[in-house]
Amino acid sequence: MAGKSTEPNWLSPSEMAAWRRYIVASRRLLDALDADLDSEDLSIADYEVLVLLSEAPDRRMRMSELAENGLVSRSRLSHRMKVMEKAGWVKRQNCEVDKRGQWAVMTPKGWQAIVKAAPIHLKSIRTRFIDVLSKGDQEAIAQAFNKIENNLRKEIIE
Amino acid sequence: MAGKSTEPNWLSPSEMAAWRRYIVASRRLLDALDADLDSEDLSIADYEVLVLLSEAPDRRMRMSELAENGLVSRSRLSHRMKVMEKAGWVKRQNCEVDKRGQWAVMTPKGWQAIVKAAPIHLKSIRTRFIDVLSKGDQEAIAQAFNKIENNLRKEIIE
DNA sequence: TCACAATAGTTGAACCTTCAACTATTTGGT
DNA sequence: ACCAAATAGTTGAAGGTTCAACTATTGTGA
Repeated sequence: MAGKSTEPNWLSPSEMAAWRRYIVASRRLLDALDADLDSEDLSIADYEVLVLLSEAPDRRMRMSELAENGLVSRSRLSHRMKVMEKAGWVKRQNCEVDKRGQWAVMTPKGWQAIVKAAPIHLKSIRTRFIDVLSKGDQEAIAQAFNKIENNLRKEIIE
Repeated sequence: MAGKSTEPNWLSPSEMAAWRRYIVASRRLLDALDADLDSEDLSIADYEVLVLLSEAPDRRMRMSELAENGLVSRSRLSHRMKVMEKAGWVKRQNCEVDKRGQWAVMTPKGWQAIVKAAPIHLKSIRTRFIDVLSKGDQEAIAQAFNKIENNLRKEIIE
C-alpha cells in the first residue's frame, strides 16, 4: 500500500480499453434495445415487470417482491404501476394475508402485450448481443459479470 | 429461414445466462459507481462531460461535439449545461467562426471538481470492475463489446 | 444571388425517477 | 398485552430526460 490514497491509480491502456468499450457499447446496446420496443409502446423497464409477472404463479406478485426482483425502488414501481394500470396491463389487489400488502396482478391484456412483444425483444437481443458473440465470448461474459456481481453483493453484506 | 418470423426464437440456457448476468450485474455496477460519486455531488453523466472537457484543447469543446462524444442528445446536454453552469463548473461562449455555435468551456472550478473526483471514481472502477477480473476476462470483455459496438454501428450506416 | 435544405443549439411540455415523508400494519421483545 | 421498531406501500415535490417545435445561421445548387 505505497502512495497516498488520494493519488489516482490510473488505469493501464488495456484496462482502460476494457472499461471504455464495455461502457460505450453497453450504452448503445441498451438504447438500441429500447428503440426496438418502441413499436410496442413498452420501455425495457415495463417489459421486465411484465415478464416477471408472467412467470410468477397465477401471474401475480407482491409489490415488494416485484420491486426487488426487478431491481427497481418501491417508489418507482409504485409510480410505474399506476401508469401500467391505466394502460390496462396490470391491476392491484389487496393482500388478505398481510393487510399492508398489495398484489400486482397481470391482466389478460398485459399477457397479450407481453406475448406480442417477446419475439421482438428476443430477436433484438439475438441480433445485437447473442449472435454477435462466439460461445466463448458468451461464457467469458457470464463468468466475468458473475464475478462482478458477487463482488458487489459481498460489499452490501459487510 | 424456417418458421414464421413471429415465433420466438428462445435463448438457450447458456445464452440466457450470459445475457441475464450481464444485464443484472451491469445495472448494479452502474448504480454502485453512481453512488460512489455522491460525495462529490456529481452524477456519472456530469462527470463524463467534465472529463471530456478536461481532455480537450483549451478545455473547451463545441456543444455538438461534446454531445456526440458523450453519447447524449443535444437537448439533454443543453439542459444539463444550464445546471452545470449554475454550479460554476462550466460556462458557455459564443463561437466566432460559426455564429450558430457555442463553446462549452471548463472553468477552474470545474477543473478542481474533476481533479478531486477522479481518484474516487477511478478507485470505484478498480474495486468494482477491473480488480475483480483477470487479464483474460478483461481482454474477453474488450473484444466482445468491440464486436457488439461494431455490429451496432454497421446498422446505422445501412 | 437567391431560395431551400441542413446544421447548431435552445426551449417548454410531458413524462420518468428519486427522495424524503407519510399511513397502515405487522413483528418482536418484555 | 403492550409498545417500539420494522416492513409494505404510496405520495408529492424536485429534479432529470425526451420529444417535437422553434430560431438563427450556414451550406448548396441553379
